[in-house]
Amino acid sequence: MTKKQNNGISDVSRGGVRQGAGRKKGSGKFGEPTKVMRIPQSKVSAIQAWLNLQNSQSLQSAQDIIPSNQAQSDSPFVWHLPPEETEPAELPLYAHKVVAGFPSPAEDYIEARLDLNEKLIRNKEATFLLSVQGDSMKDVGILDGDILVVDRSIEPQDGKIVIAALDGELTVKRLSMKSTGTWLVPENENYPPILVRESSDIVIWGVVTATISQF
Amino acid sequence: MTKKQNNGISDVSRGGVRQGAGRKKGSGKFGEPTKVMRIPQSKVSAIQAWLNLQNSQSLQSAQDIIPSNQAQSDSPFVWHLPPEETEPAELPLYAHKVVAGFPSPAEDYIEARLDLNEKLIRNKEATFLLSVQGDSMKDVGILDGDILVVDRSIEPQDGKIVIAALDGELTVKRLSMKSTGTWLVPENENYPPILVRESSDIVIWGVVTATISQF
DNA sequence: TACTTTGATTTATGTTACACTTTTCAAAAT
DNA sequence: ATTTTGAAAAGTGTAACATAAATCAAAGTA
Repeated sequence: MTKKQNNGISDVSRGGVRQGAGRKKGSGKFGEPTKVMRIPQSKVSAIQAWLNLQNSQSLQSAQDIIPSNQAQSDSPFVWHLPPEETEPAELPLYAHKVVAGFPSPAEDYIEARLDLNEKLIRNKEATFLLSVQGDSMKDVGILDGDILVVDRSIEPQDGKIVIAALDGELTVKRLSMKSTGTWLVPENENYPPILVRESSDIVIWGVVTATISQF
Repeated sequence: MTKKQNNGISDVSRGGVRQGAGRKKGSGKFGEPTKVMRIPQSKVSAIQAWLNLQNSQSLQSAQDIIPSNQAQSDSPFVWHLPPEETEPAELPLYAHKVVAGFPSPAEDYIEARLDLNEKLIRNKEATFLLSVQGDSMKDVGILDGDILVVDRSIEPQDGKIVIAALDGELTVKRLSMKSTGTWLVPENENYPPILVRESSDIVIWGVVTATISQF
C-alpha cells in the first residue's frame, strides 16, 4: 500500500523535523482540546446535535449564516440573535379581506397594530430561533433558509411540529404519536416518515410555533 | 495484603460462576449502557451538569445534587441551572422515549432580546402587515393565514413579490416585467399568470419582504 | 521563476483496552 | 437465623491506539 520502501538508503528528502511542521493546534472541528467522557446511550445524539450546533454557531460569526459543509440533511441551525434592545415597533395590520379602493394604505384600513415580538413569542425565556436547511417540511411552508421560532416550554404532543435530535442531528418534523408508535413525519411527499423505535435515541428540543421566510 | 493464598488446594468455595451472580445490569448511575465520546474541553462541565440534572430528575433526588467526585474543578462553574421547563410534573413522555429539556443551544442568547422587529423590518415607517387568504403563492411558502411583511419603500422590480391592487382586488403575486409585458405570476401551478394590460387598473402597494406562518 | 506535487510531521478524533470500582448473591462462618 | 466473605458481573474513568486530516518545505515540473 505504502510506497515507502526504506531499504537501506531511502529517498527521504522531503518533510522532516522542523519548526512549524505539522497540523496546527486548534485546527480540529472543535477548535480546542478535547476530553473523553462516558455518556449514557440515550443522550448521545442529543449531545452530538448540540455540539454540531455550537460548532456551526461559532462558524457563523466568521462565515455566512448557514454552514454549507454539512448540507446533507434538513438540520436547522441556530440563528444569530440581535443583541440589543430596541423599542417595540408596532406595525399596522390590515384586515385580511382588504377590499380594493385606495391604493395607499391609510389609517382607515388599519385593523390593529401589532408588535411582531409580542405576536410570535409567548414565552421569551424558553424561545429561541433556528434557521432551516432542507425542504422536508415544505408543505407547511417551512422552506430552506427560513427562521423557525421554537418554544421549549410547550409540551411536544401528537401533531405538533417539533425540533428533534435524532442520531446526532437536529431535524424539524411533525410529531405523530399513534398506536403504531411514535413517528417523525415530514411534510413533503418525497420524504418518508421516520419510525422512532424503542431503541432510538431521540430528544425533543422544542415545539415550532412559527416560521419566517424572508425574500 | 490479600489473604488469598492459593497454594495448591485453595479455600475457594464461595462465589463462583452461577446464575444471577454479579452486579445487575442498569445498576449504574445512568441506569443504561454508556458510550465514550470526545467532548471539547469548554463544554465538559456543561454536559456534566446536564447529565447530573437529568439523573437527579429521573431518579430519586435522594442523593445530593452536586457530585463530589469532581470537586477539583478549577473553573468556577455556577450551578445556577435554569428552572426551565420543569413545570409541575406531567411529562410522562419517557414512555415514548421522547424527552424534552436539553439545554437550549441558544441559551446564552436567550438573555438577549429576540428582536424580530429589527430582523424583519428595515423601514418602519413604510412597513405594514397583511394577512393572506388563498394559496396562490404556496410554492414560496406563503400560505393561507400567513402574515406578510410589506415594505412600501422598496421599488417593485422584476422578480419581487408584491402586493398589487388589480381591478379593485388586493393580491400577492410575483411581479414579472418581460418583453412580453408585465405579469403577475402566482407560485402555484394551479393558477395562471395574469397579464397586466395597459388598460388594467393596477397599483402596487408594496414589496413583500417576509411571510410568517404560525402553527 | 512560479506553480504543483510529495511525504514526513503534527494534531485531531473515534474507538478499544484496561485498570479499578461497585454491586450482587450464595456459600461459609458465626 | 444472621453476618461475613469473595468471586463474578457490570460500571466508570482514562490511557492507548489506529487512523484521519492538516501543514509546510523540499523536490519536481513547466
